[in-house]
Amino acid sequence: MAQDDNTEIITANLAPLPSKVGVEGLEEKWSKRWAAEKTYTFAGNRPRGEVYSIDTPPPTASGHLHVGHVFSYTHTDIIARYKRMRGYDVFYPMGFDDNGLPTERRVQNYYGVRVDTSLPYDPDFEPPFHGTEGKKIEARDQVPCSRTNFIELCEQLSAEDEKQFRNLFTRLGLSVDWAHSYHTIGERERTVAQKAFLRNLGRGEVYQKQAPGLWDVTFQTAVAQAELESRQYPGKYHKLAFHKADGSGDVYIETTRPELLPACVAVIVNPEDERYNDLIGTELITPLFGVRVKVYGHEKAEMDKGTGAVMCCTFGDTTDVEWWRELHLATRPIILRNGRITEEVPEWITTDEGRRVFKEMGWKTTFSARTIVADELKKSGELIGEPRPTMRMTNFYEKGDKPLEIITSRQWYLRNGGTDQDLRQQLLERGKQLRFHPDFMRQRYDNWVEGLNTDWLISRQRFFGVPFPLWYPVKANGETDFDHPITPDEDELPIDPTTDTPAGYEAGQRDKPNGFTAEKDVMDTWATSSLTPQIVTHWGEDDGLYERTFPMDLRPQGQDIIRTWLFSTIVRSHLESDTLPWSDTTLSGWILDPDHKKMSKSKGNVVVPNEPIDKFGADAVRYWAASARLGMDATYDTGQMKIGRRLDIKILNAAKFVLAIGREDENHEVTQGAHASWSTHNITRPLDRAVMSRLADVVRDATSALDDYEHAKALRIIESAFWSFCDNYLELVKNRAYGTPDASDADKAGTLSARTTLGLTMDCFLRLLAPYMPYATEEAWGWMHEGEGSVHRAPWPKASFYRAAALKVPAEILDQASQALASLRKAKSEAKVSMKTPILNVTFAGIGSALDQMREAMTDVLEAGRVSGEVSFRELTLDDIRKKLIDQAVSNETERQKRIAEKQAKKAEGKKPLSPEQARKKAEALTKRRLAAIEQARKKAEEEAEQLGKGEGGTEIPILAEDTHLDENGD
RNA sequence: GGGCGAUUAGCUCAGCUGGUCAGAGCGCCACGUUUACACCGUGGAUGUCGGGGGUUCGAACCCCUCAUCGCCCACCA
Repeated sequence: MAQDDNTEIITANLAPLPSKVGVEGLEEKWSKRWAAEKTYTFAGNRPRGEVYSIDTPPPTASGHLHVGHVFSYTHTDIIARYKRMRGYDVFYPMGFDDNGLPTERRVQNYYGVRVDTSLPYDPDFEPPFHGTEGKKIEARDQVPCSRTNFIELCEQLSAEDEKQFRNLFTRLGLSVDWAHSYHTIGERERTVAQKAFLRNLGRGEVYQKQAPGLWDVTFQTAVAQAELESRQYPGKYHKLAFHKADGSGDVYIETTRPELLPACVAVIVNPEDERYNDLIGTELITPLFGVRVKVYGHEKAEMDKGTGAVMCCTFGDTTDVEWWRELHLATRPIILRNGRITEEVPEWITTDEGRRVFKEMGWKTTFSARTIVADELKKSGELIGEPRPTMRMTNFYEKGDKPLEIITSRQWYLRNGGTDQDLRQQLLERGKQLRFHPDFMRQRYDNWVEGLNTDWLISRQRFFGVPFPLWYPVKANGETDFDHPITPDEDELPIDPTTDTPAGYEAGQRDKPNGFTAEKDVMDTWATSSLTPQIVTHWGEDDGLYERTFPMDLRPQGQDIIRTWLFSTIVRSHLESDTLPWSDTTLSGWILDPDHKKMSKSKGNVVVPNEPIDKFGADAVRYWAASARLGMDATYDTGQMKIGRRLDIKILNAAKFVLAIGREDENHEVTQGAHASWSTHNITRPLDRAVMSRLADVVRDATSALDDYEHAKALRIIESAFWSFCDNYLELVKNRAYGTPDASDADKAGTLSARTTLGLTMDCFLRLLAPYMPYATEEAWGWMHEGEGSVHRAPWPKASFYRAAALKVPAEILDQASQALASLRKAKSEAKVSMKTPILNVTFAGIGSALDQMREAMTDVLEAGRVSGEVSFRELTLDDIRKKLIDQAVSNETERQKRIAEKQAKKAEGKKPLSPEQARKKAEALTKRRLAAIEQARKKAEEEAEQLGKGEGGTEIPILAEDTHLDENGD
């Protein structure tokens, strides 16, 4: 099976063939075999240059299986298999993401537990339930446990979830090396995340800051810019009267959030706005609450929005934060972390009426408070008109369902160029170095980096996740000293500061004056996920893996997480290693349902991937996935899967046929076991050499496409060549390949040439198709190369091998012979007779060069077409061709114009009729245009004929079978 | 509002740097059981290449413009 540069022989070890082929059972049979034989195991003993390493996207362990998984993972697997056959030691691990909110909730509900960071680790902890899935356990019924215990439960549960994914991926035929799996909450992974953080801290790349930031009131955590999602949200414009402090009248402002009125700290107008600019510097009194606020000028106040005057509250939106910061305004927060209004009346509200209204609002949600304020304003007459409904875009946490609030808190940030131009430029430069497939996805990266306006907020006020490896000293007065965090040594990692004690302290000093206290926050899940290259390649371990695999070669991922996963991974790698984490990234598109809606869980139109695999087989589903280019949305199309299944069956049948020839006894029973030795020296017939020539082209083109990550293009090239091989070449050489017992030496050589070509070609197609259809190709490969190992470890074909075997015979001989055969078939099809019907005589008409090429394969053509009688040739002259081309062009164009006219006439029906004069003019114009079009077609045809006369493009005039006389009784 | 993709046969999609670029498969119609394959074969019909301008000897392809669909970013008074 070897195919080295110098080889001219491919040997085969033939196995018994089944009497009937089938695709059923192949997945079970081969996935087991591959696992047992470690077909996809990463050897790990070769230098970096001979390794191809893939940073696999970890699916969410608690998530649901989705055909989208099948789709994008197949794309990656095709590349992995291709690279493996190209001789690389492929490092293709699998990861599972069991970090983050979805898992946190799942573990809570499954085991009936919740994290309490004040509890110590309990090695004997038993959760109250095992598997209460479906039932929601109320928070008060959840048993508290330490974070470490919670993580242990999570690891147990994830192991269950992972099984489902592993089953699916195994069935699908992903050539993953399961020995290199990871999960993001695991011990090694926590270690990497904490170590990378400590390194960042040491280099000043992370910092903490007390500042207003976006806050989700449902999950009660800060969220990062990358996790925002703007959505339409209904609101109402309320027009409020602010009173001039000098009593000279009112100023109106509009707001959708009247409940923030008590938090108002200023009114802003545009300095250019002549309606208001004389107010700048004066004071206004807020309605209801009677608080004096100053009027400021700022260009961010838009004159055409609302009334042009806007109230600034701490904080209603990010513009408020900007004004607050730039204009040094007072801070009057009234919204709590849970989204409710503060219970106590703030000291800046001093009027009795204001204090009364605020008491009404206290401890209410913003939504209820809004109604209360609006009602009070109406009563006081300070609400002008009725509130007007509006839809506006509002920021949400992508997993949340309430608008984000802005809350001031202490958070950790990682520098990502959001506040630092130098770093931003470096990261943009990294983007330029990365090869995006498809390339246009690069723009999403650039857009995102250019649009960053804050550093990456990496702390989350959740309980589950990778803890920050930090403690803080507690001062003698009981205050926490956030400015001097205590860090562990790297070799102590992973730690949980809520249960572990820092060096130099006793456990009993926790939360005591002169003692220490834990950083209770956890890191953003992306803070771990951004380190998947470091995690899988064993960064910082001395087993040699890192040196062989990092920087990695490929990051496949979804286009929706360019701003998160792709970008954050580049940030970490840039900071830690001053390199890109990988050289290439492939972005897959979405799956659309048959109605062209994006498939998503929320829409309920998701297809469970096991169904199509059951129905059509893994190869067929892979075929559907492989047909879609990277970055392009694909329609869920079972029709395409049917075609995949058809290809599978064709592979098996064609292989069986090729391998059976010459091994059959008189009863057509295949003799058992045999060796074959296919030497290119035995390929002596021009037609067979032409096949080699074509094969060389196919290998060259498919290889080049795959090198460019264009798996769909390569598949088309391979597939169409394979079908053409089956439909044409196989039919052409059948007779010669069978041979006859009393054949002459020349005929025997012809038979050998055909069998050799069939064997080599089939061998080649199995290799070419192996990355796409791993099961059928492996099955057929087993018949051909029994005991010689997997096709998936076989070398990828080399164009030069087939090129050499072609001995410069042009592939066109195959085309012309195929055309001649097709012309005979056409004659029979038009006569509505069986293909077996003999042809008594025939004249082949065509241009000279084509006829000459066809003659090289004449005996094969005549045998395949069952021509038993006289054969003649008519060489088409240039004039013939010109006439033919022109006639055809004119007739085509005339027909076309006729059809168009008919269609337009149909369209015009029902519309109001034109006046006779209009109709005449229109008809004249149209006729003129049509005649011109026909004339143009004629000209074009003439030009083409001229070109033909010069000997250019001579293959395009088909060979025609004329004057065919069929022997109607002859079969 | 800014950006990116898409728009080609009834359907799913190819068409590379403008010149055999009007294509494939499915579906449809007709015919055919041929010693690999009825989960089959052979043949056939089907398009103003989203609309409108422009550049060019020549445009599905380049430019302008409009439209529709999808996605990303900005827009929170």
